[in-house]
Amino acid sequence: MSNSDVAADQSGGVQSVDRAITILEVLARHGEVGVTEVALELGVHKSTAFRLVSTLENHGLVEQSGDRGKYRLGVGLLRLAGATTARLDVVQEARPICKRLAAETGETVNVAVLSGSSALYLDQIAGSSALQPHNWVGQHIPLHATSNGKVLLSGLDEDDLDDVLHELPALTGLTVTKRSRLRKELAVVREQGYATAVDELEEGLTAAAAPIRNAHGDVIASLSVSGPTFRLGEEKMTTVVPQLTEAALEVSHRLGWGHR
Amino acid sequence: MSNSDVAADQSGGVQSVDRAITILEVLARHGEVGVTEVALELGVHKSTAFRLVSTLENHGLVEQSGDRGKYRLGVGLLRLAGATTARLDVVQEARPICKRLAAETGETVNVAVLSGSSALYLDQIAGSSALQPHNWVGQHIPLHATSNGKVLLSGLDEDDLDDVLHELPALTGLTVTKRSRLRKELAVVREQGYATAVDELEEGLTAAAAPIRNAHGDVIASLSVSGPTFRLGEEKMTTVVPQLTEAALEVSHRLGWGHR
DNA sequence: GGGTGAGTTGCGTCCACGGCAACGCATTCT
DNA sequence: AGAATGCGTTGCCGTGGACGCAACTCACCC
Repeated sequence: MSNSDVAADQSGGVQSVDRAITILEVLARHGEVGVTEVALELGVHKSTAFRLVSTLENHGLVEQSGDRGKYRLGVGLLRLAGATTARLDVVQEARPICKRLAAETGETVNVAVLSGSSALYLDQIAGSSALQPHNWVGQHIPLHATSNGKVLLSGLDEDDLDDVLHELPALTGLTVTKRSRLRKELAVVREQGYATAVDELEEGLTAAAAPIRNAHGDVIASLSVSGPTFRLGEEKMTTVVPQLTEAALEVSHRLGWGHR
Repeated sequence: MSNSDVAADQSGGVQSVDRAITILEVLARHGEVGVTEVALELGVHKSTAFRLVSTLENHGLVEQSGDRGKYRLGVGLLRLAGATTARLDVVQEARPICKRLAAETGETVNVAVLSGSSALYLDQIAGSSALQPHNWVGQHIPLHATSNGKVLLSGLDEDDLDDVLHELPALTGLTVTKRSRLRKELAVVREQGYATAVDELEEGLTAAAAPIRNAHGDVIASLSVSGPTFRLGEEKMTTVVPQLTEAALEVSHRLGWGHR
């Protein structure tokens, strides 16, 4: 359970601020907590906990339910978080991680988002290999024939899927063209947390993609590694995919995803 | 006079926590700020500001750009804010419906509630994920100049209206500044079940909003669609408004409205 | 009515916090 | 190049502010 994990203190900073923030984290975990319980969790006296909570309340970071009731997180946090997202953008946050991923795998890394009924490529980091693919940035690519597209689709519910999917033209011999088949694949993507596409968009082009999520858990973008099929075979994929999902998760964390 | 204007302090709480939170607010306002500037704004010594900032950094509430660079708000806030909205059931229930509405209309969707004498924005879903408009979440916005505000006002009776409405400053040339005019508009809002605001808060910004009701029929929140005026013209509105009112009604149903 | 357990508050002690000054490191000026 | 400025960062005390104690006020339940 949550309690045995002390880990609270010793941050080497200002003690009271440390404690105050720990209180916020406790409230985030438990929802509604009383002063006494907070004090217990911090290992401080009731009165200390009370004063810290009061200070937080004065700034709107926590609110009290009722007159002498428990405490919970307040809307002041929304204001601060709003200011955070103002400067946060996916490309910005993802870039350093993408570069690392590109270096690790040696292949090209892309970031894409859903735009209407296609995938819009926002960023690209070229791999180290001599053979460079063309630059996808700014292009709209079919959703059903790419790993990025499948990941983005996997974040939609059934109704939205129908709005977005119109036709499934065959771009190569291996393109998925049947809706039922695609739906099955999307279920697998949701299950395993990544998607792949081998020779489905272009002959000889293989890619794998994993979801980037925001604080609410919505899939807001997709991160992919792609390269020529002859380089990205079965066994190469077994090392690339974990690196990819790890990187996507890291970006998601930077965007606030991380409720357990 | 010599020292800072501020006035944000002396909350009668724990001093260092007060200061730490003030730092967060400063960062929220200015975006990126250095230690020295923070110290100046708080009226404390550089080292004090530094230690406070460091403590915040250890918890992920602020981050440093570069190795010895300035500081900005961190992603830890997003996680806390996520936990905040998780307990607000309006946001929780509205979210999937908002997402659908945002997809249908292609414009930004907001959820707002009445907070004191302004509208507090609780959630926002961007229309097209590529380019993010201004993020209103957590902000307090004038009631008389927004569609959300008009909807929230339309749920009040005459007495409460007077308590809440103080002044009606003109924010653009089209802002409603006369009480009599506003009252007439509110009657129309009650009548037709939605409100609009064209260039009333900001030049070039158009919005429409509809009420979210609880089981008792009270207006507890407001749902809005907003975008640039050139995209949300007369004819676009004729399709958007029904989608909007439909969505708001659906959220209301989820909250128990309409089960006799 | 008395008992329990919540949140709240005054008070005195003591230590954590804040101010000082020096340092490392960039960048700019001459 | 060297000097000079100005930033973020750190060790060192002294003291003011935070903390623990204990008493208080409410609610709720035997």
